[in-house]
Amino acid sequence: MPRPGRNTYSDQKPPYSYISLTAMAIQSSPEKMLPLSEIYKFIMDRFPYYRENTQRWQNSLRHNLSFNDCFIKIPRRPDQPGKGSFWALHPSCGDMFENGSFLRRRKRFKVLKSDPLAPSKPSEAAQYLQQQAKLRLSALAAGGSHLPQMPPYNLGVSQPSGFKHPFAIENIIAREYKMPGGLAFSAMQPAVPAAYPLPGQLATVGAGWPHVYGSGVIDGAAPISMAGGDYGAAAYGVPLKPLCHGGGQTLPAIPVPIKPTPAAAVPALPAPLASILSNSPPALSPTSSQTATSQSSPATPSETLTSPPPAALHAVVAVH
DNA sequence: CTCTGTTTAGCGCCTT
DNA sequence: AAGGCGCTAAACAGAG
Repeated sequence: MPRPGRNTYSDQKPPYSYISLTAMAIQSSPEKMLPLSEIYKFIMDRFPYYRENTQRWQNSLRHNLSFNDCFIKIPRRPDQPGKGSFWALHPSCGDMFENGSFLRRRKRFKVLKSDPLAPSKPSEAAQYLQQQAKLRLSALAAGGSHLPQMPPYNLGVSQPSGFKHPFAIENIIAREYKMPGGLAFSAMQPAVPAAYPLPGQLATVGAGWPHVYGSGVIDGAAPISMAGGDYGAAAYGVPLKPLCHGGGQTLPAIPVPIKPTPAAAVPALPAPLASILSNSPPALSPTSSQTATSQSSPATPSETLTSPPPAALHAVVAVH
């Protein structure tokens, strides 16, 4: 039984791989791209475990960014001073975790470089992403409260307006509870069997995930409200589809209803989630403020690059 | 110098 | 058993 304070399950390793964590961070940003320092910050703000041994896991994380094709490096523009590039998710990375475990992928992402229809050049993807980021920011500035649910990438498949990337944090989190028989934890995280609440336990645990510092826990201004139920969609009895594709190989996920939202999917994001997705500046909590390495950098890619979406970004295959 | 990014290597675990 | 994936460590180079 963990003692309060240090070494409670808040400090235990979350059941996510670095890829998942990174994807979460990226997806949580309005522009769907983040500089490395912001990815660090996101993770540390929400997962106390990662406030220690930063050198270790940050090295691993950088390794993952470089090594995995599912992450795309987007160069800064001259008017975006700062260190490092922005990182975004590859269009088709959403179905990597089709087996339901965010600890281990079943497939690794590989870009088919030989496919003539699939330029998939990082530069092209980067241009497109920058453009999308610009559009998002514009919409954000104009519209105010909510983001247009612009899919980061259109793979030729029209997507419902409520599309949420599989790596959107609410999707990732929500899905955990839908694991049949609670496999997600009991089977996938033997190292911390009891520390993480099984889906069935969640309701009684009440506080949601102990190891996640969602804003509801510490970020008072931008609560994730895991305890409230947004987090645990299962509590609502909402059928959660598997994250992605019903068999389509690399198509992005079908929107996953994570809570019984009204018809208008787009603006109906629960405030807590909306705040996350809109990347509201983390209201620094007592526990998070001083720990972030605060290598702040302007995470505001802007300006338009007028290039059409890479025609064949979908020519990416998850190889086994 | 620090941070960022790339690459290589080894190990453990899991799936097939 | 083999192969794949995730994690960690480390070396190295380049940019700010």
